[in-house]
Amino acid sequence: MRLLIVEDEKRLAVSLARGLTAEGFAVDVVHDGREGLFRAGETPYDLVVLDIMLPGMNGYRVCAALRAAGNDVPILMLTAKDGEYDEAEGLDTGADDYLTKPFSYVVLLARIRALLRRRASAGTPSPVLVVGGLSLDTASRRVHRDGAEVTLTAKEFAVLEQLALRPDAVVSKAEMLEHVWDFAYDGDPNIVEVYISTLRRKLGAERIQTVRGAGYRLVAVGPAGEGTA
Amino acid sequence: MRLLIVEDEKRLAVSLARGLTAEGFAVDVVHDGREGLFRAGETPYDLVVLDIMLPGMNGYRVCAALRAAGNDVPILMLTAKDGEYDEAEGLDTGADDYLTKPFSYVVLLARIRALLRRRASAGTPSPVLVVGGLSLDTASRRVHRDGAEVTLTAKEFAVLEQLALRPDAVVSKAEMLEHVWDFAYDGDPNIVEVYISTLRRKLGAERIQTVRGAGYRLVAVGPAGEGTA
DNA sequence: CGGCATCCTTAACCCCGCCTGAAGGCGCCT
DNA sequence: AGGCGCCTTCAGGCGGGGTTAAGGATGCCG
Repeated sequence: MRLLIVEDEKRLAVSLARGLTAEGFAVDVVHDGREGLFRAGETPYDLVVLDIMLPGMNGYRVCAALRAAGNDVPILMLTAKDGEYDEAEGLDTGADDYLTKPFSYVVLLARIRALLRRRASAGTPSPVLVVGGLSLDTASRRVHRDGAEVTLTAKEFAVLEQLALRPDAVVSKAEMLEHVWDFAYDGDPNIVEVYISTLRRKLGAERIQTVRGAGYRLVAVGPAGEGTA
Repeated sequence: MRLLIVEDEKRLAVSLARGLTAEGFAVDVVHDGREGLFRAGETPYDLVVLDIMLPGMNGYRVCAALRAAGNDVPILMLTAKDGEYDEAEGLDTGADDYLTKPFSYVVLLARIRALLRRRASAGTPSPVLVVGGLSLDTASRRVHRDGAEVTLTAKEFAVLEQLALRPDAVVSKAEMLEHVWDFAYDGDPNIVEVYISTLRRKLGAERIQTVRGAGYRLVAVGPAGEGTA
């Protein structure tokens, strides 16, 4: 599940990103309205958290522009209760829900889950990814390997999800860091290697191939035939 | 779009068939597992809706048998939530998605659409360069020569990609050094020759022509005639 | 026909990318 | 307050690939 957070208060944005990442979401963060509009148009996010007061372009206009472009990604608006902006106005521009600052993290999480659930039952993309003998249910966050359930941590699941979204394609470490970790993560890329390592141990080493100098690739392995031949 | 419904509850099957027919699908219905397996093998359906509890042969075994036979038609499984069968088990046998009874018709329709969409888009998105009997998939970084996969290193792939981007055009060593190596590479241009050499060995010498004093050219060579002679 | 320049190919070296085990730190639950 | 699980960092080790170098082959020009 990929989320985009558009919020210019850096501290708030980072803390939200951290919490949501720990929940297993792939979170990207931008601090500018124009940039948010661009990224939301580029990447198929599952949900956008959109602040109203933004440099570059305010939240209403970002929301309206997305809807005008035919993008129906769920949008959760964050409004400050200073009276200058009216909450209801956000809904008029096409937002799906709004939250008034200050809000508790738990409430935010619940709203996000609710929106995602609503969307899921409304029937957008199928929540189950199947690659060879491997299946991951993105709704229940469960992974099965040839019939047996494998328990993965949030980060492990997120890494695997990135691979499974495009089976057989090479996913670079940089992409991993962008989507699974914060999009401006500057830590050691080795961390990706560590997670690949544990995933191999849990899922079978042959399923994740290393493409030296390029990235990693999830291939179909199992009873139902080899990878894309 | 042809659908096969394998479902023994006659009333449910008929009502589904009626609804889906109204949506414009061509729907066949069978009430027995063995019969379902037979028809799915005979006819090229676009999707199969497969119940688990079936007379003759249960849904898991139908699904597994289809996959074992190399049939990769999208399968949407219907599971009852009575605990006897585990939903996830269906995924392990190769189903693409599942739905727990009772479900709403709208949700079923959405899931069917999602699976068909996924299948439709699965074929195209990977940009593949084809030159004669050579194909390189830039997403999976795989190269095939007359159907057989050839393993290339990262640099080898990059050099070949430069050539394949403009088939039949001459690419100079300087261009190679700029694009494949660092923009300001100051090493021995001989390195390009080294890579051309190994590429010729792996792909067939006749595919890469030397234009003395100018550079190299990738020409179409293969089952269907020569390149621009 | 001889000399020169460009190109081909092989072999060897060394660095770098990758893997993995271990340990520290943090938050969460009990 | 304690303990456990998860995330992250670090370091050792390994193997493969990138690069260099050198000798032979081929084409171009005087």
